[in-house]
Amino acid sequence: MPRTTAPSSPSTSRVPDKVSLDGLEDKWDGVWREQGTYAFDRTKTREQVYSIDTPPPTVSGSLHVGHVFSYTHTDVVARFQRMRGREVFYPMGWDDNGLPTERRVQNYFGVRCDPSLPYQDGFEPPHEGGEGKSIKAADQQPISRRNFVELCERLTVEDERQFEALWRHLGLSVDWSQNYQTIDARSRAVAQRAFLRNLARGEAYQAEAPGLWDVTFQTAVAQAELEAREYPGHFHRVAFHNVADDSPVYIETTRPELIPAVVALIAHPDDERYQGLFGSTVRAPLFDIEIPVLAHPAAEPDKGAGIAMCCTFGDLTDVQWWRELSLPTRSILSKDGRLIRDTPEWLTTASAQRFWEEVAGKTTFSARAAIVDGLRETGDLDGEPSPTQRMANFFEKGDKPLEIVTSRQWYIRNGGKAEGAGVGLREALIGRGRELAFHPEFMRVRYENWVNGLNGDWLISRQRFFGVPIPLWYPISDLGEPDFDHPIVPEQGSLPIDPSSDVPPGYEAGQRGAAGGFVGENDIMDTWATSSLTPQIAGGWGWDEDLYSRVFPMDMRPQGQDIIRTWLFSTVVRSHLEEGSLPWAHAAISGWILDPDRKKMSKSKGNVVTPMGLLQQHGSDAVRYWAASARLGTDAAFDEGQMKIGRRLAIKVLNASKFALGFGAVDDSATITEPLDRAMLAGLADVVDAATDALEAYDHTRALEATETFFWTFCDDYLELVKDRAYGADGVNPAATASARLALATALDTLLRLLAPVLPFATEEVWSWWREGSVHRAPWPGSAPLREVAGDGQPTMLDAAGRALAALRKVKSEAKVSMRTPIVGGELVVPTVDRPLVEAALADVLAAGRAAVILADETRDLPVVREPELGEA
RNA sequence: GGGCGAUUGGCUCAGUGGUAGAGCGCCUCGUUCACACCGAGGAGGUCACUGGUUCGAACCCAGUAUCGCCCA
Repeated sequence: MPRTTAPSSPSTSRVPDKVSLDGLEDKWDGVWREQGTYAFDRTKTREQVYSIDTPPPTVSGSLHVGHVFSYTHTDVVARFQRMRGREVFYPMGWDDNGLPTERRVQNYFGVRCDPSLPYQDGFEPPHEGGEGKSIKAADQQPISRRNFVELCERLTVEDERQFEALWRHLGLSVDWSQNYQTIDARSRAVAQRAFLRNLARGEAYQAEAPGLWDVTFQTAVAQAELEAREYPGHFHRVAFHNVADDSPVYIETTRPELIPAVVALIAHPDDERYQGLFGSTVRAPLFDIEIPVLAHPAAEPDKGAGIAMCCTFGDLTDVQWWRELSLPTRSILSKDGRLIRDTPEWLTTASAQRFWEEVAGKTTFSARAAIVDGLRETGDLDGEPSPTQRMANFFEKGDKPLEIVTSRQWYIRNGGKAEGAGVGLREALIGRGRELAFHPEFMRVRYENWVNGLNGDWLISRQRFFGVPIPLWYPISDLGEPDFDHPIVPEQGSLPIDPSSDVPPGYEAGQRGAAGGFVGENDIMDTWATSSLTPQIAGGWGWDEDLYSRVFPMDMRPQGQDIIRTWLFSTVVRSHLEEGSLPWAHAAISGWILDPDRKKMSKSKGNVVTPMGLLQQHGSDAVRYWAASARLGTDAAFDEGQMKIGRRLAIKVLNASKFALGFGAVDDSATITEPLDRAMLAGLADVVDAATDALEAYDHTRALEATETFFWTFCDDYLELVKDRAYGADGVNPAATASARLALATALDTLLRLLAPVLPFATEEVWSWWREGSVHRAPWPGSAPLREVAGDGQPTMLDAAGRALAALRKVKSEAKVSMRTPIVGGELVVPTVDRPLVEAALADVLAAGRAAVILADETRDLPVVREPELGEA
């Protein structure tokens, strides 16, 4: 119900005697809910809609002040766009797909997911509420994936309720009927459908390849989930022997247990020490493997001996050498992190095979000890191992270094490999990044750096149990071998499916696992494979095409800078592959919240200050003000002082409004005639333009600053200057009184709308005193109507009058008397350039300063009062 | 090691070529007439450092240092 009528006849009857911020959150949340203030009107067309791809918070985690911070930024944009006349699509999702939720369900209910089990109707878990303590795997009851997902949904209902309560209290203008969970049936269907379409177009493929493997979680890990960390180890100086003359070649390695998998020694092509060795053959100690000495620029001359032992597969450099130098595959690590049990075929001498027996099946740790002992005995260990710190790759949630093992995995092309459907993809994705408007702009380079640094496609299969299953089966040959090259795909209408319990088209349940039958794919998809589709999930892709056509591509993705390489990039990939477009036009990147001591806000500290506690202590408008004071992309200090300032502003809005509305009704025939009133409105018109431009450019801090500065001038100077006139004090021309009242009403109406996105509660409260409908559905103010009534008003006049008033106040402040003390004589000397401005507002200045002084001017910077005579208060 | 960002009064931050700004805090004073969750006035900074460009640099360029984040 937008109103465009000119402000008139403020009815003062609804202005309360006492104003307060307390209780406004509950009061207005209730009204907004009841009136559907933020309900999305799905009859609007794409051009009329502003759609937001809200980040789904992890429900099993707890919200901290960082969430409040960044979600407020989004809400400010949503409220601004809504007032600009766009129909805002502002959904909320909950992320309950992934390890944190899986672990929580396990501990809470004492269960674990085992997809091989059948679904049990009416299953009741062994217990409920094992919060905080973890339950041993042996004590967890195994249940089917479907039962597990049901328990997950049961557990997260309560989390979602609490999150929603917090978001409502904060005043997020979300349409709560638009929500989703990343593990719910629709999300699973969207993720599976998108995967199958990638498969059909050749963008999803499987490959047997060496990949990073977490031995604890027993799963493959994608590049985006890696974390390089320092890991303590020892350098071992080990002698290899030249087969020609038995002369030793020393290498240094932190992983002697991989000697049985050695395929080459590699040095930098420019390294003078090894020029003579390139092309020769050396023999590995203990295992008698004969290998070449090769040159490759990835070898680091200043590291260790400068010559490296290349094993398939010790680390990612080994994989690079294996590929680029076409080295043989010698894989000795199994998926549980132990050396394989069978004797590798390349160990041909009897002594090598005998020694292998000593290490077969051992963990890398004990195999290392055995091999080091062996090397010591043969004299091939030069000196003792020296401690060092090496950089190792870790799964971000794991605590053991990743190993590299070979396995069959599913990939989606993301520009990491230029082959097949991936040719030209990297360039296309960089192009998409350039189309996307990053706020702030410098965040774009993080995207480009990431895309340019990709060294493989996106690994999406995970060898875990809880998640969205890869929706495929494989035929089993008559000999009982699964045929991975010819996957069986489900029918589109049957999604979501679970291949571990559902039966593929054309088969019977009894054929599962049988020769000539089928077998379900065991793996699930990476969580990013689902969350990369949040625009599709929220928008109804595949099940509500009408909605989808009205909201996609979306307008804005708000998110953190740490997940540009994951969430942002993967969403761009999926949208590019599926729609040939960007998923959204704008990416709004929020910064971190830092402790007052400039450290990243830690979880423990974040938990001490709970978001709800903050909101209750300071008020939601105050906390929002703090958040809105920080620019996008900029880390901000957790600063309760800033919240106090926000609270002060919100209270001032209430009080100043009550005051301005209390002078009496605006006469219908009133016009704005007084120069000072026109000046104020002209200044306000400039503020409207500045705030609008800033918000259009996703710069909410600049908009807030301009509005706030004007608002305080409005309160401290303008209100003081015109209050006698607005009251209709003795001797004041009624037209001048009407002018003041109309100007006050006009300014208040405008200021409330300018402040509404940041202070939704206080502004709505004031709006309800004298206007109809919600300020949040009122149109954003324009400067044109203000300029029309401001006529020839000059914004500088209010400043000049304010400075003159300050000079009068200073006389009293320095004399240490009350501001109500009259100045009965003296001379107000203003800068010559200001004189016409002050003169035009002189009656107001003298009334506000309770001064009877003569006006004079001279060349100076600031006004001053000469020879003031103070009267009796 | 590479990339990005930051460095301005005690604190939190504005300020992209023309005489250093705001709020908080501090100091002094005032105030039952919108607001003590208040008001007025005041003190306080060689803009991290070193060079350069320019008539003129917090701002542009080069380098250094420190801090943060991301990637190696």
